[in-house]
This record gives sequence, C-alpha cells and structure tokens, in this order.
Amino acid sequence: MGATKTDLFTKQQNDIAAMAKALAHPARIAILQYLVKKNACVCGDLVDELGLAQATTSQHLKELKIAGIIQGSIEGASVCYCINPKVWKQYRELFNAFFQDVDLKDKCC
Amino acid sequence: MGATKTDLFTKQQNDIAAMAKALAHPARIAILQYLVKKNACVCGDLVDELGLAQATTSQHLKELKIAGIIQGSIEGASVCYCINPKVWKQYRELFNAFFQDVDLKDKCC
DNA sequence: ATAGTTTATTGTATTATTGCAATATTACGA
DNA sequence: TCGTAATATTGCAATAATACAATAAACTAT
Repeated sequence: MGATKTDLFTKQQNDIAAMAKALAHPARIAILQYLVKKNACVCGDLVDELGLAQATTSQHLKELKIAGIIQGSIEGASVCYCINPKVWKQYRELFNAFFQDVDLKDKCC
Repeated sequence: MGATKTDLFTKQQNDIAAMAKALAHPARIAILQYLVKKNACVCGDLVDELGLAQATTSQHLKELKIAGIIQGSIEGASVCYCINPKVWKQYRELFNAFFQDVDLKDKCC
C-alpha cells in the first residue's frame, strides 16, 4: 500500500514516531534552534534566515505548529512564533525516557 | 522539486534531522524498544513481533542499520540484531543537547 | 481608497517512504 | 545433494513529503 500501519503499534510508539517525524527535516531543526537561541517571539526573520522559499518555510512552520512544539500569534501584519515551553519539555522527557540508560552490553554481536 | 536541500543547513542540523528520521516510524521504535528490552542479540523474533510482512520488517531493519543505531551479525542461518551501544549513546547525547534546558519563558506569545 | 508588506493557501511537479509479493541468497540438516 | 528455513533484494503500487510559483488574505501606511 504505502501508508503507515499505525494500528499495529502502541499509542506510545506512534507518539514517539510522530515527534521524531516533526524533527526529521533540517529546516525544522534550524527553525527550532533559531527560536531557542532568540528565546522570544520571532516575527518575519525566519524566511531570510532559512534560505528556502517563503511558501516552503510557511509549510514547515505549519508542521511544527501542528506538532505543538511551536506556537504563533498574530502581531499586527506579521505573525510571531516561539517555542511552546510545555510541549518542548514533553519532547525532552519523552526522548529522555526512550534513550534512558539501560546498561547496554558493550559486547553483543 | 521535492528533494531536501541539505546544502542550506549545517552538518549538525542535517545530522539531527537524519537521526530523527531513523526514529520517525512506529515500527522502528518498536524494534528498538524490543531490542532494548531484551538487551541481547535477537534472531528471528522480530518479524512475528511486529506484524508487518517479512520484506517490510527487513527494510526497517536495514534503515536502522544504515543509521548505525543497530548492528547485525550472522549467526548460522539467521541474523541477529542488537543495539549498537556506542551509537545509542550518541543519539541520547545529541537529543539531550538539543532539548537541553534553556530557561524558556513561560509567557511568550 | 490604494499601494505595499507579511503570511497562508493552492496547485503542481518531483522525490521519498511505506508496504508486500515474488524472487534470490545463504546456511543448515537429512 | 536436495530440501527447508531465515533474510535480503527486487519490482511494483500507493501514499507522503518537499519545494516553489502563483494567488489569496489580512494588516499598514500613505
């Protein structure tokens, strides 16, 4: 077929995969890093910052917004984006839990 | 076009995105969780475990192997897979660094 | 009102991903 | 050697993601 069979997996597995997918493009990583660096609402700068077309940038912003990790607010003619701290922490905790030290054997295969 | 413009971004940004992409499917999350739970080389079980076709499972294993996060070794007629502890730690550290506490403002937008 | 600015949406082309059947490959055992 | 078992690969179809031009929508300023 071609569509992911989400019903075969647990909600947690689908959630982690969805979070990872939100991060699975360098432009979205760049956007998040920029917002974290500024640690403020950013209006407009992002298109110039990335080097991608305005439409493409807008699309990546939309995906990050759908994933919940950023939020936007209308500020006059422009729209300002910033990290959603609550969701950011959720991401951190989920990935932390996933990668938590499990005393992996050094010699395995 | 349709192809990711990797040249617009830093190596670090591309690396993080590539790692996230390796995790961006619930089947691959399930595989990793299973290998971590077993904390050993696993031979054969995975196809039954996942519920996907053998060919599909093999393909996901291949992607994880290319990403470096698992390794396989031939064990007679079957192939055994396990976590690559070194790369696992790299993933953990990179995501940790990315999500590190940055004292995000609670009230932003 | 009108022109300019900023962001979102739509349409379309291209590439990537997902999934499975069929086949190939490799190793083992009788 | 021949048949069986376990993985990998190939070929194909369907879906998703990436990118951008063109356009729309919403606000500003003159």
